[in-house]
Amino acid sequence: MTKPNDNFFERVYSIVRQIPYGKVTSYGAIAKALGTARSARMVGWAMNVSHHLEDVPAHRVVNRKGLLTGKLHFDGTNLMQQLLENEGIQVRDSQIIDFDTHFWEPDIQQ
DNA sequence: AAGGTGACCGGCC
DNA sequence: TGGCCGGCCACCT
Repeated sequence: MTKPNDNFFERVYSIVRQIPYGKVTSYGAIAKALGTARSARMVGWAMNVSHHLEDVPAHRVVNRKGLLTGKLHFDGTNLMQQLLENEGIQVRDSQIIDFDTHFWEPDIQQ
């Protein structure tokens, strides 16, 4: 039932839940915090599975360019952007302005 | 069991 | 960060 790899998903959720309000991070940063920087793609996959979880603010997770690559996976086309703007993050054309300013580095202690 | 896929990243021009 | 290519790793059929 519980396979070792299943923990991987929970690890991702745990990190994403730690993202403060009004802050964003990248898939690679989360993957690095997990110790698997090369599995950044898996982080995105985990997000897709955790999409049904309310505790996981997937809208605060973008790629390293600050581009809302996963906005297409949300209910609305611009829902992800709306959520970010609601937190005080300026977004233009699916792109976060001052990405480095709002960037938050995950706590590498899991 | 093998192949394909993906909400990525890093390097190079 | 503008664009393209290769690599990487877990999940799915």
